[in-house]
Amino acid sequence: MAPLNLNHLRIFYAVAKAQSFSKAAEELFVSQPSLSVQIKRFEQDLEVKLFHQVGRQIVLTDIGEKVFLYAQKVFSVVDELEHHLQAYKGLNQGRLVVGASTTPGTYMLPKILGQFKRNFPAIEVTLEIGNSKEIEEKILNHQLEVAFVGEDVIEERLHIVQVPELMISRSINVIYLKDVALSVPAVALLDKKCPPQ
Amino acid sequence: MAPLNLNHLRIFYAVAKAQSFSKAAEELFVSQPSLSVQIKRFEQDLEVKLFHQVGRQIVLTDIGEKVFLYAQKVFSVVDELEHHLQAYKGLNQGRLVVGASTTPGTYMLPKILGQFKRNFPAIEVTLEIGNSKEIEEKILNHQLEVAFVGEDVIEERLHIVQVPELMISRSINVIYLKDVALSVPAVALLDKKCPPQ
DNA sequence: TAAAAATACTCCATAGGTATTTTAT
DNA sequence: ATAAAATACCTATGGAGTATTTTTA
Repeated sequence: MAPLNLNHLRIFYAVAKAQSFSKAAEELFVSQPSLSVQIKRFEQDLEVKLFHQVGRQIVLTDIGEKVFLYAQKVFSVVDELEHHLQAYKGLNQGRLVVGASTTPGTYMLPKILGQFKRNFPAIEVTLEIGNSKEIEEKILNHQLEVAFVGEDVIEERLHIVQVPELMISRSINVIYLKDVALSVPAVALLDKKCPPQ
Repeated sequence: MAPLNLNHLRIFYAVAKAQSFSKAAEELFVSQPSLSVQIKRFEQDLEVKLFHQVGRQIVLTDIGEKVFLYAQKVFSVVDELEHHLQAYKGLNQGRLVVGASTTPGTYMLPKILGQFKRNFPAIEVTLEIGNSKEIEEKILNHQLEVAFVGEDVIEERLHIVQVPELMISRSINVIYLKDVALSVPAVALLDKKCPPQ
């Protein structure tokens, strides 16, 4: 028995649901002979008869019914996977400008952003380095969205998130404005770096 | 995004598990370049990067991990389907000789055996017709395994099963020996015709 | 006789192979 | 220098198309 061919299963499913090769052919935008041939090949691959012809009618065999039920299960998992991929690709676009003070900018960000770029290769990432005061100012002025700073930050208008697993010597903080919604790329970055506090 | 290709998913899964193209190639009995090309095509089809190279090491991306987990789910359903098909094909071989007295042999068996042959096309079916007494004798002498008779049967050594949904005028009984295990084809026939009593 | 499916053929895309080059330890 | 992956190129098969025949209601 040949390993299951997902295209055959899709074709089989369409034909079984339409109870007709011609109708299924229209729905799948392929020719009727193509379906005839593919179903025949599918039956040969599985070494099993899936349909019987009652005159002009097409009826599933018992085992055909079983395959039909399993097809639904397979498609539900496959659809879930495809939706997941689509959602991921929705994330993987746009640009991200990250600020950092010297220490994290030198020792942490290259690694973090390297990993980020591998996971989201289509997001355009840039890193802006300055001293902690400058960076904090730029965040408050909406010139930067997120930043990694070494100094302790005491500023009401900022979210301050510790990044424990990446600490080198002192504590490193990720900061971003409280009253502004984060961009999708920024969320993707923080999602990885900042476990839900 | 191209629709999911199950072969690509299988190849991807093997490479991810082996963490190596060459090793996966050996396991799948294909060449290493073939896997390289197929994985690349898979990534193009999904519009997503699944692996990144850390030097000579192959590591799954985040989305690659997700696809890997879904692949397991998909394969578990597909395997179940394939096992089901194998089990069915185990049934669909051998020969079946059915006895019948005149009335059921004329009016019921052609329909029943027709359906049976469609569901189990590889089982060689033959029908032997005689009067009820002869048929019963042949069952008791192990010359027939199962039979459909119209008369009421009173015989200790026989299982007697009514077939309600197919009654025409009088009650029809399916009979077979109590002390002999039924052949696989006979079980397949009775399974369909005789709801568990 | 008018539909639906099967068959025959042709064509192209894809999967696979071998040989070779590139890359990284 | 060596082992692994990528690339280049070739071949064969499978899937799709059109044209046509067969089947059955």
